Amino acid sequence: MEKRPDLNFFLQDVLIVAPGLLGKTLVRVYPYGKKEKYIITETEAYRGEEDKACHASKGRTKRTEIMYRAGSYIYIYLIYGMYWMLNFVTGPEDLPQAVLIRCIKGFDGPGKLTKQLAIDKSFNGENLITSERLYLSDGLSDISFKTTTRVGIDYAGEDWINKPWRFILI
DNA sequence: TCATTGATTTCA
DNA sequence: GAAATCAATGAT
Repeated sequence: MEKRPDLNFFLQDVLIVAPGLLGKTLVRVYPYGKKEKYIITETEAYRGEEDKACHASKGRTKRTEIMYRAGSYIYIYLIYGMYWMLNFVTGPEDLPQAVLIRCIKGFDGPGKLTKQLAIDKSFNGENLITSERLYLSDGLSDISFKTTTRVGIDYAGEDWINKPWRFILI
């Protein structure tokens, strides 16, 4: 029996959850019952209103409201009018944090993985603890990873561009 | 290096 | 209302 991480895992700080997701299994259950599993290989952390690269840095809006909720929610948004991004909300309520799932094993890139998993806006607001079609389970027990800077946030300013908040499974 | 693409946000 | 913005990808 697969074991999902419990709520307390997602209530931790995003800088703990983001690397903690590496090597875990992302489970996608399709409407016709087919189940596919993927190992998470790369994540990025977005942390609080102070983080200029975080969507919530401009305050609470209709779009970012979900990041202010407590952990374990799924946050989906569209970028460049073409690609859905998959994020997991972390941390306590009223502290906007989220982990961007950048890569899964076999699909190298956040736009590609959501296309492969047929993830779209309808997943926004679902909960990883209770969802029947997209959730996490235990994966690799012994992993190592490296950190580097985040991608595609040139607008955020040097202090934030240089944060080593991108985590890559080795 | 450039075109694509549309939801969200900002400015009026 | 209209205009600018954008956590990416694939073709050139």
